[in-house]
Amino acid sequence: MALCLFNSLQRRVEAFTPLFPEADAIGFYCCGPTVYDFGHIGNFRTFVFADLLRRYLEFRGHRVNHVMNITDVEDKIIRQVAATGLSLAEFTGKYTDAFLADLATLSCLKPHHLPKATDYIPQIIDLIERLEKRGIAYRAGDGSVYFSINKYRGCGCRYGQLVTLDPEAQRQTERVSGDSYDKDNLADFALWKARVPGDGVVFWESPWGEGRPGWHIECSAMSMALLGPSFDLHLGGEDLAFPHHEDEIAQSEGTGLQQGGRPFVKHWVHAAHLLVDGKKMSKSLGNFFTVRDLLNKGFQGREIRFLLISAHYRETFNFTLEGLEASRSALARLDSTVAQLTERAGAANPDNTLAPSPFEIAFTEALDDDLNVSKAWAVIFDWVRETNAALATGSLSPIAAAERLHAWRRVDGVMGLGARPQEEAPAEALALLEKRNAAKAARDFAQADAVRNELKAFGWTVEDSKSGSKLKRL
RNA sequence: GGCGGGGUCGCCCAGUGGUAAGGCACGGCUCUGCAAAAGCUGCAUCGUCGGUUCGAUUCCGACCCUCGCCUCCA
Repeated sequence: MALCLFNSLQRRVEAFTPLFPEADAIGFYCCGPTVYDFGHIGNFRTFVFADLLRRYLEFRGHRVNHVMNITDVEDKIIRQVAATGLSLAEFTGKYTDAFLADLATLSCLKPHHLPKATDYIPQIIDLIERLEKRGIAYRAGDGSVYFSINKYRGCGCRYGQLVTLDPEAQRQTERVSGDSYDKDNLADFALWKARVPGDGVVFWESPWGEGRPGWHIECSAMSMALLGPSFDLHLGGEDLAFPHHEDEIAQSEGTGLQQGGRPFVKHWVHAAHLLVDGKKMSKSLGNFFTVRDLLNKGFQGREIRFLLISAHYRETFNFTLEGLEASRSALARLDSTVAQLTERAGAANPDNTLAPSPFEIAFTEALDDDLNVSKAWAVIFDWVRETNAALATGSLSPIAAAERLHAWRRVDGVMGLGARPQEEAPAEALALLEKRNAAKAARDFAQADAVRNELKAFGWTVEDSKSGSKLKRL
């Protein structure tokens, strides 16, 4: 079996095959953040999912060229720059750094490229000029440049590949009321926005005068600059499918740069939203949690990651603090099994030439199925129970333990949970442990229990086993 | 209004035309001085109403509820 993925273009699950089998890497692009504020975990659900897919492609033997853009020029940013008096670079740098730190907290591998829109102005201008030459882009009275959907269609291209559009049936919204658009067609979108007084010092020179790029064209320029005019995978949140991704396709294919009948992107993958109380988590609704919020509540990044990858990427799911606590409990059980396995394995070395275990095979089958993580977790927890049972009966040899550990590490190379950070018990706790051991040896259980209670104050407890008593972090 | 998702155990979330996987929580038992951890074990008939079928949670139809996109958005 091969990896199968849902492709938004076909609206069905299909086998994933590289666009260029001879190339040394798969072109993989994920729309990144707009750096005007801290990201919330709804945003990060998509990025963690992208990380999971990348890791799984690598697990399946592919090399991946992972690109994630940073949108560092946009209306909200410009407003903030004007309000704070900071330079564009200072302002966006702060939130870019925060974003990358959060990504690391969630154990995401760093993308190979993190292009910033403002570093790609020449490429953006070049694309717009190409579109203009082909008659698909036009200048409006105010100096802005728009993309003509009608002209694009006139070239035999299809607008509406990701969504089913019936312009006649679209609800007439009041979206234009606040703006003085000078477009041929209401659905046309901006490629280049002419400078307006509110832009302050944020502008670039262009063949059309001073201005700044439209949002959609940025992703076309960065992705094609780094991955070529046709590449394998493009991901993003489901809200980006329309209009952002649809417009990206139109602009990119409108340039005519693609060769051999290949599309701009072969495989579009969209991640569903995270909900809070049944509603989309968003800045505007105010129902969001940032990674920092959760860290401040005492949760670990890996616990958040576990929750974010506990549900299938194409289904929305409700975020709750209770759910995060449930993730913490589940992860603790997994950690405990891995810790015991590590101890049992000791210095034993597994035979690396061994064929994949049934565990790994089942895990692979689950993720091959459109990244069915729910199924994968079921496989993992079956393995946990079975491993715990073997551990409990003492029937597991060090070499067998080492082999299981090796399998787990391969699986975790995809899930990316890592080991629980080791924490050294403070001297006070160690002293209390000895005190309790002494009391226990003297069969003074009242005293032993009292000491165990005292330990709680330090955030530790004690667990007895046949091999002695151990401190455990609460 | 148009388009696209959902409604499965207390909660989260898989899945299948032949009577439902996993996680969290909960109950019982084993182990333990007591706990904890772990193991064993118990715990759902799948939104409603019709239809197709030997048989539907799984297919079809209607309806109810809910979310998203159509405007910046992961």
